[in-house]
Amino acid sequence: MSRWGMAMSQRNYRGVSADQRRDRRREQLLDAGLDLLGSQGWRQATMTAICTRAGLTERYFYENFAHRDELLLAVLDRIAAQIRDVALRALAESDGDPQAKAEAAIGAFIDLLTNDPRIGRVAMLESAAEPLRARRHELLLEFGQLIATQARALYGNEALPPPQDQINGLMLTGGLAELLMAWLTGELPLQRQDLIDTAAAHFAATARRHDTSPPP
Amino acid sequence: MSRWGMAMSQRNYRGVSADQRRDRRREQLLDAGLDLLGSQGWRQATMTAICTRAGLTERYFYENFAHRDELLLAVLDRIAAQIRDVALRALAESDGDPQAKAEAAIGAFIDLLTNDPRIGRVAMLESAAEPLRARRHELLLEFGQLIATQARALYGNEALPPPQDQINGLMLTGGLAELLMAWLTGELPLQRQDLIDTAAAHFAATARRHDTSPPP
DNA sequence: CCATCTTGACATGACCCCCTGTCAAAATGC
DNA sequence: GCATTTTGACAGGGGGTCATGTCAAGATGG
Repeated sequence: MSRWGMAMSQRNYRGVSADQRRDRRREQLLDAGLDLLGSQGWRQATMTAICTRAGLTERYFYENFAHRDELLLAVLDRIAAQIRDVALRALAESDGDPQAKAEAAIGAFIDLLTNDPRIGRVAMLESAAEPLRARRHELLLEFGQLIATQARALYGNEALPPPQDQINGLMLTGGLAELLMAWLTGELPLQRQDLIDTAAAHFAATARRHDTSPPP
Repeated sequence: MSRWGMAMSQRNYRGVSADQRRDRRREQLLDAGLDLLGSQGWRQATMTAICTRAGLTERYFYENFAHRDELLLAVLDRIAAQIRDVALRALAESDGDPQAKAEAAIGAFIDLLTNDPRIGRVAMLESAAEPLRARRHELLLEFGQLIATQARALYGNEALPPPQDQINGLMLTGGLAELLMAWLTGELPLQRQDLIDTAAAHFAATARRHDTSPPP
């Protein structure tokens, strides 16, 4: 039994189990959170607004999340999972050429963030501020590791060692974030392929060891 | 006569003119805003808190700013002006070597943000959130342009043509912002010189045309 | 010295969000 | 059919900021 006399859902309702109903409401709340956070911004993504948009009342908010921040974190985590998904899938489905693999993964990433601008805004902009900043950093580290692993797989011992790989991951994602946002707001006359080329070029230029010794 | 019966200051008081007094109060408010925003964060940088710290009452807040956001924007703009100032000064005072010039400008930038941690926090962390995000983006575009201009001055026709130079400027500023955000929050075990080296290396690696044709 | 301007301290209501609680209607299980 | 569970609508206090107003004391100019 929960705090305010709301007995934990037990029996079926409209043909669905209690757990399924709860999970469904959780998804509704996450959808509403993504919608508000990704199109109105953090300020408007208030608890009551999210509940209203989800068509639920606050009781079901507390059923799934302790605070507002917990929901926002979950929204970001769901996006991170999607990014992981499409990127790894693109890597697996592209052929063995390192450049082609990098472009496939970056292209899948960019497509995800631009096909649904709300996802792009949350992933690149809202996540940079409180209360998501800390998690964003963790995720960047994780993706940096993933990139480093891939770079090592692609480039072998030409790949950079830590912490240089981590630094480069941060520089790449930070730059991509600004670039994507400028693009999403129509400030750059670029095509999708231009973005991919640019990002892939920066990745290639910084992901492996530079030969700094010119020929004598 | 302003809204609430506060007659516009007219005559001298304590030996200073009305305009001087108003400007002085504006500076006090900006200082208080920087102090709170840069050490307590956006949530604590409330109107009443700012007025209290400035030793003024709300009346003088509205005398200088319409909303809280207007003051916060002014705080950020003042910092942006300082950044412009120290960077251009460093460029002018360093010798002609492109690498040395880049390192001097980047070093001056980093020093400004770290000598006063409040400035660093506002410029890199708080500016990423509402209500400063939009202005931050404008400023990054502006500094990206500045970098592109400098690259052309340093590298001549070896520099990249538009819009590639703008893209690279944006990638560099965005990446550097991300790197500094992580560094300012203690998430990266780096020294000042490491940051300068990294940023300068990225600038050098992307600011000029790459020779993509290997020898036959 | 005195009317007037300036300043600081404080009071007040409106508004919004969080959080908890109530109540009735709908749906269920037996 | 009936007691019980689930749901939706809504009410209301607590806390905080914003925005506006009042009042008295200090400073000024004539």
